[in-house]
Amino acid sequence: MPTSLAPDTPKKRGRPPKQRADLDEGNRRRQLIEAAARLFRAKGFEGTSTRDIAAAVGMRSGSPFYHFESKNALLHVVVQEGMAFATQSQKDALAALPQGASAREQLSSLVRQHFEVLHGPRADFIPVMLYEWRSLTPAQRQEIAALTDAYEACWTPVLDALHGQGVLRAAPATARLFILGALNWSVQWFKPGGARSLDELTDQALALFLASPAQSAGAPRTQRSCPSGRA
Amino acid sequence: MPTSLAPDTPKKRGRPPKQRADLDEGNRRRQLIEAAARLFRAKGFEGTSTRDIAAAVGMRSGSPFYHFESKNALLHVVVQEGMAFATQSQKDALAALPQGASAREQLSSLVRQHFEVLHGPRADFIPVMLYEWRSLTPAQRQEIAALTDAYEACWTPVLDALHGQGVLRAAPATARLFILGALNWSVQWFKPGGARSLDELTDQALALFLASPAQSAGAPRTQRSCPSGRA
DNA sequence: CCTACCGATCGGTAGG
DNA sequence: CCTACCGATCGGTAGG
Repeated sequence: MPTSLAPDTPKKRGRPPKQRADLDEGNRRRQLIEAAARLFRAKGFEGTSTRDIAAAVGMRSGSPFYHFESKNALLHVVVQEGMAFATQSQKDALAALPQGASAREQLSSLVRQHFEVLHGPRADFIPVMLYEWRSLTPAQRQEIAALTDAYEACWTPVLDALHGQGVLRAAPATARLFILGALNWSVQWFKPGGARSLDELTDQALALFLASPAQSAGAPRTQRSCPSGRA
Repeated sequence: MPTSLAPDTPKKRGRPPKQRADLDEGNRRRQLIEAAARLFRAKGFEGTSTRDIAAAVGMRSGSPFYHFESKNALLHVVVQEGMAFATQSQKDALAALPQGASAREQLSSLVRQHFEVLHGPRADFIPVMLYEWRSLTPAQRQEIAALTDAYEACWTPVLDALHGQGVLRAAPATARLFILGALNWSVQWFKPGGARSLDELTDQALALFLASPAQSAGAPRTQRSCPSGRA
């Protein structure tokens, strides 16, 4: 699992690292990841060449391979970072809820946070995972699937509670697929700075998926903080 | 606009058409389109080579270019046929409704029909449009956008009516984006022959998006047959 | 991280 | 529709 503080050391070919301090290895590696995420999102994994990525950070065509074993490894890191960010964002959102938050408030927070992951400042990463999934190797897909399973599992107790209250009328497991699909598809049409804000979209989504809020007042809360989804 | 009965005549290079009757030009062209749709869906447009497509129908690498100007032209035809099929399917579904069909029944029919387009026997075509959109040229995109606009416009009077009845609580324009997104995303997870049938998914979708059915009994119908969407 | 390069593959074409 | 081919581009590497 990658953290931005402890990147893998670069491959041991070539000169030992002794460069200008403001452009050290970590920076260059980071720039490659950001450029790859942006280009993979804009043109797709197959439609992006390693030369495109190199040029985006002012390198020559062979140089990205000093930092990454392969183009696929770069995709893998982009997707891993995307999931790490999404998971942290979800954890923060749930932790920020007041103790007595209703299931409706919890769902609202999850939806708003998911929109942030899809359209906020780190928006290049998760859409790459969503739409370039097939270019991961089977082993990579399996690893990432465990992360997305955990992410999605956090929705289950909230949807179960809402179903129990009668404000969510579909089966929770199916509702989760439809709801996440509705949100994920917004990558195709949402324009930041356009007519709809993410706050407004969150309200609209809740209005679409849940019956009238009056019914859910004072309902029992769901169980404790989520990240424990699947033991 | 392509129809399967009147394909463009093949390019005029090479021998005049004088082959076995069971493998005439129309058949070969058709086979190429079907193979391209299947491969574009499975591996993406960029991830599919024209050699892959040729091999899938037992041709040599250069032969697809006897039938199509370019790989992009093949994608264009796949997407055009997908939209032609989807539009016809929608028209048939609305025409099959009884005269007094409620807005809820109309939405149910639209959802069921959309699932059929996504997962039925012609399921390779529309998903290619949804997920390989960016590989169309700007001019092609514009042409296809007019078709998708018309397709989606048929949902508007139905959603407006349901909103008026109070069973659809989100703004109809936003609801349409979310609902079509939820359905389109099923391409990512639906497995034909799996636990859920398309009929069950339709019921679940209606349950998720609409408030209790009792409220909508005897409500006024929406206006006439749809295909007239945007003048 | 650059220079210089490789083998493979790609979309596409001439000519029959 | 095949044969034979082309120029361009691709991911990746040796060596410094």
